[in-house]
This record gives sequence, C-alpha cells and structure tokens, in this order.
Amino acid sequence: MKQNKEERKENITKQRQEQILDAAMRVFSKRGFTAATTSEIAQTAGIAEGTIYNYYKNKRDLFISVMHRYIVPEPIIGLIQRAQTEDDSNLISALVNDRLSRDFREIDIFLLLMSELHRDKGMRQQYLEDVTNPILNELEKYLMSIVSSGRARPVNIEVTARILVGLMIGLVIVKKVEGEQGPLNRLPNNEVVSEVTKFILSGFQTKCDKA
Amino acid sequence: MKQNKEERKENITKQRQEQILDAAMRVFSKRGFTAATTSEIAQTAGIAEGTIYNYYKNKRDLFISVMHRYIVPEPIIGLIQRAQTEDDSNLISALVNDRLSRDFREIDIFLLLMSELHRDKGMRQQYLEDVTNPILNELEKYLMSIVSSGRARPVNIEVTARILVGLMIGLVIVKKVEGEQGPLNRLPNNEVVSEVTKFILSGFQTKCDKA
Amino acid sequence: MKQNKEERKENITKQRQEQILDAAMRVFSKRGFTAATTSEIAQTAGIAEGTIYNYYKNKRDLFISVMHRYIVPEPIIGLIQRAQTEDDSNLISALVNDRLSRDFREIDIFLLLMSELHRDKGMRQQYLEDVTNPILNELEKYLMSIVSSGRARPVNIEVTARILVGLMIGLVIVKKVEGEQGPLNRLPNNEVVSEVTKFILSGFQTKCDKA
Amino acid sequence: MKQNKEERKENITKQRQEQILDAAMRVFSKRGFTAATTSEIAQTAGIAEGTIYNYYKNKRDLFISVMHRYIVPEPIIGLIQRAQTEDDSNLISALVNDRLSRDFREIDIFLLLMSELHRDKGMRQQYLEDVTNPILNELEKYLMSIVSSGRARPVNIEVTARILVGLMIGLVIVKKVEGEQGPLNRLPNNEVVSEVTKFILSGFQTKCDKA
DNA sequence: TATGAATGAGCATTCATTCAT
DNA sequence: AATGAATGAATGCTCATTCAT
Repeated sequence: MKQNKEERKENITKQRQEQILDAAMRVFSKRGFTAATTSEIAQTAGIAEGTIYNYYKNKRDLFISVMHRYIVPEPIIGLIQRAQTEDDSNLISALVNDRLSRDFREIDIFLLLMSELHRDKGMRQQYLEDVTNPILNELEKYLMSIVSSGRARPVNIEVTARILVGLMIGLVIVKKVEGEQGPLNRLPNNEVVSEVTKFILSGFQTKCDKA
Repeated sequence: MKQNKEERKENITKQRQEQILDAAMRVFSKRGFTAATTSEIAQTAGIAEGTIYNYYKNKRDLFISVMHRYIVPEPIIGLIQRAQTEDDSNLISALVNDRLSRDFREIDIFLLLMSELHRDKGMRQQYLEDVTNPILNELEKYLMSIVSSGRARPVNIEVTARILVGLMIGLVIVKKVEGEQGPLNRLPNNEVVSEVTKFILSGFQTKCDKA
Repeated sequence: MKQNKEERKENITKQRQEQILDAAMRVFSKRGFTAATTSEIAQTAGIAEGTIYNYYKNKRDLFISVMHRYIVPEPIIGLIQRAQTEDDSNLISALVNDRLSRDFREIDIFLLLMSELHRDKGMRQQYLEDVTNPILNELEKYLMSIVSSGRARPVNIEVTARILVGLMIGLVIVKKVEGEQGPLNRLPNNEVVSEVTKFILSGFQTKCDKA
Repeated sequence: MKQNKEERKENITKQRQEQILDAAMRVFSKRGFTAATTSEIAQTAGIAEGTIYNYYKNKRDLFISVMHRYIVPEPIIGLIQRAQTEDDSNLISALVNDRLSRDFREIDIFLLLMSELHRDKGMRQQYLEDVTNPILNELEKYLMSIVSSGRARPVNIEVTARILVGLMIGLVIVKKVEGEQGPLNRLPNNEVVSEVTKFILSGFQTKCDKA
C-alpha cells in the first residue's frame, strides 16, 4: 500500500514535471530564453508561478531541462542504424523526410539552442557530447561502410558527415524562413525529398560525363 | 567654408552611427536581442546611454539597423554574377570558401537574425525581400543556365537553389557548433572547400555506376 | 472554512488597494500627476514599488482609480435630495457648508483633476458623465421645482445651476489660495456660510428697491 | 551709432524673450509644468533648445516668467476702476463678460498656476501680493462705496469680494469642463452674462417677497 | 505540495542641462 | 549669441525569485 502511494506520488511528480517542461518548451521556443517569462510558462502549464520552483532551481535550470528533454539524438541514430542494411537511397530519403516533415516548433527549439549555446560553454560541451557527436559518429560509421563497400567515392568521411548534417539543418532553416509560400512548403513533400536525395547521391552535375 | 563645416558635421554623425552600430552588433551577437542591454552597448561604444537615442529611436530600431548594416546579399550575389563565365567548379569553390572563411561573429549575427525573425513578421518579410530572394534569384538564374547548357542534370531549379543555400548555412552552423576542435576548423580550409565542392557537383555515390 | 479563507484574502486585497489608493491620492495631490513618482507612492504606502503593479496596470490607471475613489457626486446629490422639502435657505446653507468645511487635500485633488482633464478626453467624458452631469441634473430639478412653486424668479435653469456649482468651486479655490490668513479661513465658518447663503438667495443689491 | 546698435540689440533680446515666453506659455498650459519639455518649447518657439538657457536660468525660472507675463491684475483692476461711476449692473456685466469671453488658453494657465502654487510657497506668496490682493482690494473698495451709498445691502465686504472672485473663477472652470456642448458655450454670450449679472445683483429668490 | 502576493534589482527610455563649436 | 550633440540622473515598469499560508 505504502509503496503504491509512493509510486502514485512519483507518477504525479513526473506528470507535473512533464507538464512544466512542455509549457516551457512552447514558451521558450516562441520567445527565446530571455524574453520568455516564468509567468507565461506557469500560465501555459496551468499552474502557479511558484510551483515551477518546486521542480526546477531557476529559469536557466528549467531551460537546460527543456533542452535535454526535447533535443535528443536517438530518433536520428535509430534511423541510420536501421538503414544499414537497406539501400543507400532509401536511407537518405528517410533521413531527409524525417527532418523536413517536422513542424516548425522543432526548428524554433533548435535555433533557440544554437543562440544559447555560445552563452554557456558547459551547455555547448554537453550538447556536443550528447547529441552532435553520437549522430556524427553513427553517420561516419555508415559512410565508412559504404566507401569500403565501393558504393561511395573515397570521400573525406569527417567532412562528408558534416556536409550531410549541415544540409539537413540548413534545409530546415530555409524552409522555415521562406514560410508557407516557399517551394519547400509549397511542393509536395515527396518531390522535395526525392530531389534532395538525388542531389546527395549524385550532385547536380550531369552524371557519367567522363564515361 | 560653410559646406566644409556641414560636411564635417555629417562625417562626425556617420562616424558616431558606425561606432554605435559596431558596438550594438557585438553586444547583440554576444547576448541576443533581449538580453543585450543598452547600457552595455553604450559602454562598448564608449558613449553615454542617452546618446544612443540621438541616433536610433529605440532598441529594436537599433537592432534592425544592425541587421541592415551587417547582413547584405551583395557580396554573394557579386560572386555568382562574376562567375557566370567561369567553370562551375570554380564558382562553387568560391562560394563555399567565401562562407566558410567568415569569422564566428558573422555566424552569431546570422543565428541572431534567424531567432528574431519569427518574432517580427515585418522583419521577416523584409529579410526575405532584401536578402533571401535576391540571392535565390541569382542562384536560380545560374542553375537554369547550366541546366540548359547541359552541364547540369535537369534538376528542379527551385529546390536545388535552396539545397545550395541550405548547405552553406548548415555548414557554417556546424562549423560554429563544433568549434575549434571540429574537422571544419581543424582541417586546412582548401581541403574542406574542395571536398564540399566535389560533393555538390557529384554527390558521394560512385560516379557512373550505371555506365 | 474555505469561504472564510477566501473572504480573508479578499479583505487583505481590499485593504492593500485602499492603502495604495490613499498613498497615491496624497502624492498625486502634492505633486501633480506627472511629477508624482511611483517610487514615492510606494514609499508613502509602505510597500515595494513593484507591488503597486499587482493592483494597478500603470500609473495612469492608478490615477483614474484615485479619482473614482475620491471624487464622487453622491454626498452632494444626497444633500440636494434630502433638502427638497426643507426651506431653500437651509439647503443652500448646507451645500455651502459642506463644500467650505472640506479640507485642503480635497481641493488639491479637485484642482489636480481639473488640470488633467483636458489632457485625457476619455477621462473628461467620464468625469462629466459620472460626476458633473448627475450633480447638475439634480440641481436643475431642484431649481425647476422652486421656480414653478414661485419661490424663485423665472431664472434660466441651466445657467443658474452652473452659477451655483461654479460658485462652490470658486469659493473653495479662493479659500485655498488665500490660505490660513484669508477671510474665508479666518472668519467663523457659520458667518461665511450665512453670508454666502444670503448672497445666493438675494444678491447684494438692496432688496425691493423697486417696491 | 553705438547706442543705436545697443538699442537694436536690446530689442532683439526683448523679441527673443517674448518669443520664448509665448511658446513656453502655450506648451506649459497644454502639458502642465512637469510634462512640458524644453524641447517642445524650443520647437514651438522655432529656436534651439540651448538658446532657452541664454535667457532663462532653468525650466522653473522660465515658468515663473511665464506666470509673471501672463497672469496680471491690471486688466481687471482697470475694469473696476473705470466702472466706479457707472451704474452697478454695467460693471458686473462688464466683469462677467470679460471673464467669460476669454478663450480656454487662459483657463489652462490659471489652472496650471493653481496646481503649481502649493508646490512653491514663494510663488504663492508672490501671486497673492501681485495679483490676488490688488484685485480683492479694488473690489472691496467698490463694495464699500456701494454699501455706503445704499445701493447694496450691508454685506460683509471681505466675504462678498471673495464670492464675486470665486464666482468668476468657478464659472470659467465649469465652462471649460463642460466644453463646447455645455450651456455656457452653447447659449449666446450676452444671455449668459445677463443671467449671471441678475443673479449677482438679486440672487435667485423672488424679489421683494417681504414687500 | 501548491499558491500567488511581495519584493527589488534591473532595464529601456526621457529630458533638463551643459558646453564645445 | 545660437546651436544641438552629449550627458547621465531619474522614472515607469517588468520579472525572476522568495516565502508565508
């Protein structure tokens, strides 16, 4: 019984934390770290302002928790790992599709993260360790495998991994900046994905021009 | 003589504005729009806080002026136009090199702009008109010319232009996030540029696999 | 029990509002609207500056609340209504006495209101509706009744009502401007009241000069 | 020649002072002392902000000069003196008419003066000596003469003088507060003047009711 | 544990005044 | 004498954080 009670308590605590994190994520990504107010976060979460401080030491602590909660490498790493056996075109398509089909909120969080990273050395280090490096490592493993199997040119693995990650990030930013009227939003998603995939695999030059 | 006087006055005004803009740029890119204080901007510029308001209506006006002063499409458009007659590999190299050789401050300003754009519809619209669209238009013209000349595959012009822009933006972000220890900073610049150029022209797949 | 709690809370809120309004009234009437500082109001109320803003949106809102709290037509209207059956001399005496026995603070508030009215059209309109018109209406009703009963000359009702109101206002101002040494303060109150009453009823000309 | 030059200089100085005083009067009466800015005064006068300080020590000094320049007892005293020989009804009419036909600017200055008087003891004292007392003295002399000549009841001279002054002030305030739509503005001026004159001479009670 | 009133440091902005030209 | 840029103190207002209930 007692344990049951404690469990329930713990559950409520978890729920409350989730509730706050979700609200904080929305407000932070809408306003940016400094312009976001604890008052608006509390309102969004449907709780009192003071309650936030029962779960998080201060605003920055809450922000860091939001980043940990919503910026994670697992989904993208999963994609790469599951794709190791599939053919390359499928993997790239899946990756591109995954990124481009996310909604704008994620882009906002990402941009937010970017702009806060260089104000907080510790955060930047942690983001590198927790998110960037795992993804890049996985990509590098994949690139090594396809280079050694002869399916890819003998590219510089490190640089190419960064090219791929950079391309994903950049596309998502362009998509967001141009908004609803931009081609990346206007065209059917699969058309965009297929075009990007072809680009990644073959560049834009006429193929086999030396053949 | 009189004109001389007026001219000198005008020069002083210009200098003072430049002085404030420069300081504002530094502080804004270090702190972000909201966290930047007019007090720190004034201190950085070596003037009194009130003096800022003799030249700019308010903090947001100053911010917009900074953006206009430091985010301009001309250099990149110039590059594309001057390259129309050169061979494609040279143009791409030049573009990539131009972007990757910029210092971090510019990246900060760019990220800053991105994160403020979606809080200010007017600013976003203006940025599209003043910067994004001119660059994309120029790129699209270039792509059309090389497609029709047979030097490029019959790609979707619109999407490919965005791929190129996105790639530039993304690379610069990755370079910034990984910092001094990342490959994009560690490797010789020309090596990175050459790798990116090859990627853009041919992708990473083994060429002519169907030949 | 719960209700008790809520009630207590409400009481505290009321008290706090009253505390702020009282302080604001003092400071506003001492300094005028613009010269009054929220800092001094807070100090006078014995609270922190920020606390004011838990109860009032901004300084102007606080000012308007002060006006609503301290400038009300009810007492004067009550006087007129209760006097309808009494003889006219009694009513006039009561009115004059009521006005002249107020302390200087009220005069300050009144002057303050006057000087702010023409900077704020909305406030002026509201003051007319809430205070001026009700009093004038009541006075006009009274004047009509005494004219039709033959106790008064067939005066222009509208103008005479304004003469009476103006006389009250003006006397109070003269009393304030001349200060302690002026006759309106030096002479016994009932003497002044009686003199004013006689003036209102009969003017200063020798009565019945045509009889 | 030299003297001529100096004279001209003096004239220019006078003109400049007048120009500043006039502008200051307009701005002060529109905004009130604190809310009026030296910047707006300078703009209104068509001069540079700094120029004000060549003629007036500071803002308060300028304000006091405005008061001295625009609030003077002479016109009203002149009216009373010139009327000594005329019949009483004419004098009262002239007084009332003089006050009620002034435009709103003067009322604003008067209200402004009132609200500043009690922040500056010296100013209040001076206003009493320079303006209030001379007018009241003149009125008292007049009242004494008509009482002793039997044309007026044996009123309390001091109080009655204040009643008359108060009535003028109050009427003007009511006229201003009610604005264009109020009866004091809507009705023909001579009708209002005549009504007020009759009131002052005879009150509103039916005349000769004891006769 | 949740609440939300109270706090006061901090910020953008204004403005009277000065002073070099 | 006139100018107007520069100054910086002062102000209204916000908001993260605390704490009594």
